Amino acid sequence: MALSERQQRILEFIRRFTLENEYPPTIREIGAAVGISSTSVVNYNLNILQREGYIIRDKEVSRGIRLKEGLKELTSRHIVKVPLLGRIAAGLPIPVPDSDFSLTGESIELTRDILREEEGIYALEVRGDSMIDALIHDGDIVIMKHQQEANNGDLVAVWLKDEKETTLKRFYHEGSRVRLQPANPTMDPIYVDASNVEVQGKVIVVIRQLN
Amino acid sequence: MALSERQQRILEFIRRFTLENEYPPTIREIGAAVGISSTSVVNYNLNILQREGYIIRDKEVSRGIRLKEGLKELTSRHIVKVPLLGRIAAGLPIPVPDSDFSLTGESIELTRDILREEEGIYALEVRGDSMIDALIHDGDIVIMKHQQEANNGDLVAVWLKDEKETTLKRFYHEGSRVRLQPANPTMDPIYVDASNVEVQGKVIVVIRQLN
DNA sequence: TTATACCACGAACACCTGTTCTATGTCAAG
DNA sequence: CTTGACATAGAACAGGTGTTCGTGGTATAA
Repeated sequence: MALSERQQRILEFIRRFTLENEYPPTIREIGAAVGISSTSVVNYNLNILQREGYIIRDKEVSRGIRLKEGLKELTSRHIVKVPLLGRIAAGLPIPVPDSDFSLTGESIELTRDILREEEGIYALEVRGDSMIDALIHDGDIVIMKHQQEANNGDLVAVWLKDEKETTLKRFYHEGSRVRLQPANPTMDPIYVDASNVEVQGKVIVVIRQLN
Repeated sequence: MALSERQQRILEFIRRFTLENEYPPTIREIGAAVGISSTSVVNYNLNILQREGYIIRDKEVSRGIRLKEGLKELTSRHIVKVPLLGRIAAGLPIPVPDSDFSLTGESIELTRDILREEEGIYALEVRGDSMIDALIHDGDIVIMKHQQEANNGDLVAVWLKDEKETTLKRFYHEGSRVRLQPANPTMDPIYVDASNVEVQGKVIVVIRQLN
């Protein structure tokens, strides 16, 4: 159920006051800021905000209001959690992400400097040397975006059905064939029939830790 | 001037309470937690903590205590800012970091999942294809740790004086010579006189964004 | 027209909260 | 032994704070 304008202003004031002061406002401070002269009206609206799931109130405690989203989310909302689904290796199809990309299992956190997308994102750890032609090393982490269509030039994970092999290469449509171009420009492309290719995801970030 | 044990316990309680509750404690809550029965004593110690620069008190306000370090630092202390000093390319020595690795210029933020070290860390952007034998592509970001000595197996940026060239390779001492081994195991190493080699830093993370 | 739900408001209240005052103890320096 | 600084403690106080009560207005549905 939609919030009234007054309730929205109350919520925004709580959010802003809390960030600025590092403690939440009192009933009276909220009233003063939003133009409500009665503590009873503020109390009534706060109870609605709590019922609707926007805030949590601690009873009979001064400044006993916290935002449901939490202060942590406010101050570090530029972190993205990426589910780490498993591994990518030459001889296996890659793990299929759940439709909701839930974070129930292992995950890795990245900042927005590294990763701006959030939809359909998952991470895989590289096993083996077979991705070297993509300049990707055993042990690297690849951040994938789930998609089954590829645009020319995308670096994609493809499953080659006949060969029973996963490979990471740049993808180009060429008539009824697909050209799979190693990222290493000194290496030759391979050409396969389009029907032999199953695109499983696009690589959008590679991370290598050397320790 | 050192804090008394009681003052340290008060400070730690404020920090923990604030993280857990998203609002600071009252004078009486502090007293109860630390075993001080008198609000006057708590008040006295809080005034000392403020004088010594650990907290900030807002006068005559309930829960008017905030930590000097700030809640933001507490909740997102798992982010590291890395100065982005410039570029690494074959024909140039890499930018020399200031001794204090100050963050006055451009920087990139990483989570602790990616980078755990903080001392002597800086980032460089790769220019050109010359690092491909290190499986590092034009446009990649390399995170360096400043050091001028290398251990066997480290992936280091070295400046080859005679050749006037920067290269990234795994470093091995071999008598009076140095073996520089490409990370790509299909490529041959090079051998240079130790006097020709100037280690400039060790690569600890590589990040590739494909957009 | 009536009933109900929602919203607003002032007033009062009980309790919370921070500050101040007074008294006392401990310790180190002179 | 005295003095001053530091620390502790209980009590009292003024003002802050959240909750409750009673009242009234508006809109909608029956």
